[in-house]
Formats: sequence, C-alpha cells, structure tokens
Amino acid sequence: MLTCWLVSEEEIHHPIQLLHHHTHTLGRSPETKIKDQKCSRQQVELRADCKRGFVSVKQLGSNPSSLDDVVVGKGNQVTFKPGQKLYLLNRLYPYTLQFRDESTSGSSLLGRKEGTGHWSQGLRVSMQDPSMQVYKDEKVVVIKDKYPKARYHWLVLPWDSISSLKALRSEHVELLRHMEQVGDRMVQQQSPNRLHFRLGYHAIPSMSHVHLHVISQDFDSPCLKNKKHWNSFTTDYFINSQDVIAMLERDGRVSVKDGAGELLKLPLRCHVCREEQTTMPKLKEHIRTHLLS
DNA sequence: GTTCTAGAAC
DNA sequence: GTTCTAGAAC
Repeated sequence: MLTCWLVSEEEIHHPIQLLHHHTHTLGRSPETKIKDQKCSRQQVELRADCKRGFVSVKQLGSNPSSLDDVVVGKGNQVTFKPGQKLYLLNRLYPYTLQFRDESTSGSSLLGRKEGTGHWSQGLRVSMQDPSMQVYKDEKVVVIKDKYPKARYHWLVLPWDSISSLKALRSEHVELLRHMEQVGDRMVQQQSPNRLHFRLGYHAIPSMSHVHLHVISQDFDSPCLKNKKHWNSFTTDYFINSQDVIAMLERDGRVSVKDGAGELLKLPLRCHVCREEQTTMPKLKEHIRTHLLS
C-alpha cells in the first residue's frame, strides 16, 4: 500500500500525510502556516485514494483554489494527481502530491524493491533512467514504450513536468513542434524499411506526464491485446500531433471532446480497409494480410 | 498502464 | 469444453 503526501512546493511546512479514504480539510491554520484572511479555515476538502493514485479536491471556501491553471470553484470537485499543482488560494500556496512506498521509509530490509510511487507515474521514472533513453536533448527525451503496440513505438517526453494535454497553453507550441520534429527524426533514422507511422497523443492517457506516441502502423506486437489498446490508436482517441499543435495555436488550449472514453468501446475495425472484425485474435490475423505487398 | 480471472460467447 | 472479453484491483 502506498502512502499519500501533500507537499508544500515552497517548503513552508513538512509534507502532510493524507490517509487512504480519509477526508482532510486544509485552509488557514497552524498546519499550513497560512494567515491570509482571504483563505477560509476550511478552504478545501481532500480525500486520498492510495490504490488509484489520486486525491479528490473539493473547494469549500468562497475564494478560488486552482489546479494547474484551472479554478476549481466553490462546491466543485476535481481530481488531483502527482505532477499537477494545487494552489490553495488565488494562485498562491502551491502544493504537489507524492505517493510513496511505505517500505522505503525507516529501516530497509534486504531484497525489498525500491518504491517508485504509483503506476501512473511510471513514465516519469522511466524517462529519468539512462538505460531507457533512446535520445535526449535540452528540451525532450525519447524512450521506447515498455509495452510496444507495434514494431516501432517510441514516446517523446518533455523534461518539463506537464501533467497532461489539459495543462498545455500557447507558450508550449514551440515545445510541441520540437517534440514532433524529434519524433519525425526517430522515424527517419531508426526505421529501415518504409513503414507508415503516426505521431499523436491519447485523448485520455492513463500515464501522467505529456507524451507523444510515435508508432508504426503495422500493429504487429504481442503487447497489443485488447479492444482498448486497438481503439486508442485507431480511432479519434488518437489525436494527431499536428492537430494538437493547430488547436493550441488557434485556441491557446487543447480541448478533448466529452465522451472520448467511449471511443475505446467501438467495434474492432481494420485501420487499413475499415473491415469490422468480431474478436481481437481475428483482427490480429486480419491486419497481417495488410503487412505484405 | 498491466494483471488476473469470472463468466459470457462461441 | 475452450476462447475471449471486460471489469476490479480496498
């Protein structure tokens, strides 16, 4: 079981432990050392889910608390994940989340695995591991997907901690262009034959930290196992990098349609000839026929 | 994200 | 009886 800690970004006080499925009220108090009268004594209510790796945040006070750049709003509830920043009041008093393996604290025992936090933070761990890095420069790092869904499947990640598409703003356009350029270069350099590739983002990714998928369109991989896998790369759930950049240039934000998650439940359809298949094994057999020629 | 497995579908 | 999917993971 992981433990959950609320960390004051400005190190005003020690991390506060949030117990699994317990509510914790945070506001103007000796605990936070906040004396600002605009902050309610019960500014937000927090409830940690250590199994799923997030904290529910409900704003109780009248003045705005915000998650990244988005105001929560009184009475509203949002999901707070590691990598995101919670500002208790008016973009002040920033907090981050940490899920830690309790086995790493205190005296260590032999043979115990090092705690790496919640599974959804796996990419943040992998990108820092030199043995996983395929390419890196001052802005981004490229790693191979741990469970590739095709013969070639890379992830391009920025060093900057950007939790998801929702946190992207106009100022990130240049970074995203660079990520795409690096992705294009991976395709040209590493791929010997002329396989078709797509570069894009998942509408609702499971893993934290913005990552660009660079994936060959053979989908010839034992790790491609279920409908969710298939539809996440072959429906509108997969948003082309160019479309994300265009949206960011035009609106200053990336909007993901409501119900994008439903796209994962669509029938299995071949991405080449659009023919529908009834089961995954049949689909996998079918797409082999498009490999030749 | 994956693993596991109950029970639906065949 | 076997294959395959899809939801839980406290």
